[in-house]
Amino acid sequence: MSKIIIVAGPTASGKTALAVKLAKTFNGEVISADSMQIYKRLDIGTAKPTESETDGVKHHLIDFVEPDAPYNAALYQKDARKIIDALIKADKTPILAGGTGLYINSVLYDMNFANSDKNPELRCELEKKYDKDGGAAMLEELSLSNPEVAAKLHVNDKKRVVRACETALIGKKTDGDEFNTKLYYNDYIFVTLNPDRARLYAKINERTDLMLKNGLTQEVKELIDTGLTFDMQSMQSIGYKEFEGYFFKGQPLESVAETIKQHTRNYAKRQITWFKRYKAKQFDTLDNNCLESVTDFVGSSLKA
RNA sequence: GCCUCGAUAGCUCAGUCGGUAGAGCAGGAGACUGAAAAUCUCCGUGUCGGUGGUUCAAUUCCGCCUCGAGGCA
Repeated sequence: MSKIIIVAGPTASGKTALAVKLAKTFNGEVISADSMQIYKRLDIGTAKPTESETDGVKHHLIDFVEPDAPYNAALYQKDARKIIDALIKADKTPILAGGTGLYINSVLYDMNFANSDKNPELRCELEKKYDKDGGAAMLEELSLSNPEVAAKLHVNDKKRVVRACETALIGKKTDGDEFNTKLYYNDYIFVTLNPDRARLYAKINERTDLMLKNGLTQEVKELIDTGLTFDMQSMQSIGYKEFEGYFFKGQPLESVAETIKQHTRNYAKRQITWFKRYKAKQFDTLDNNCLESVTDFVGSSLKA
């Protein structure tokens, strides 16, 4: 039975090149774990791998959702596991690579989304209730039926408070126990990328300038022209949402660029924080010999 | 040359009717169960421009100096 290779790293840390190298070395295919590269037509700003970058290695779960369609972790879990299981059956190495921590987590661990479908109407109602009554009141109510969940949430975390109440009202799911403890796949090799912070930030700045040079502004304009709006999930991604001021309020492009860089740096840091939880072997991808050392590490782990 | 206003955290600025100071952003740490590129939590000592004076005590009041912005010549 094949092992799964997991590569988790912040944006701009060189995941694509590493995943391609691993796929070529160990007869694998890449399953992307990226919540924004799933969308069609968001190419430049999401740093979607190009044909020359993938270099013939099959990449799954990229470029397959319409930008005005919703997608989420539950769907991703199902989609990704289907592909992983098929690859294992075909005796290929699944390489799960990406920067969306929740997506990786939902595949690797036995996260159970089944018992509480989402309910947009109810959620909308609960959001109004949050604005009216406040988070403290809602948490108090929640703690009557689900004290462990309520205790873990912060009053200001509107999204989570609302979702927890939604879950409590429709499902019988109890959160907490299985999260990050019970594995769904037991045979895996986990690699996390944690580059030198200053160098990562410099690379993010450079890459943003390059995206703009490669026509990011035009890409966003085309998305707007075909009817996409900035309240959509896809358009809320970094590299896109920042253009709202540029197209509708005359904000200068340089200031848009600065904001994108800023948001990307903040995001990279949050990703790194998430990945620390796995206590996996860390590599600095911006180091010269990184590709070789990761490949060696994976190679010897595969034999073990 | 004269006048006015500034000079306080990496940046933008509050404030101290005299008892050595605090916001936002940046930065750091953390959380994360169907939006996750989302959402949220915690972390602030800095010659308060320099120097002299008044005072028990000055970043705060006064003088001079330096630098910056504006005005008048």
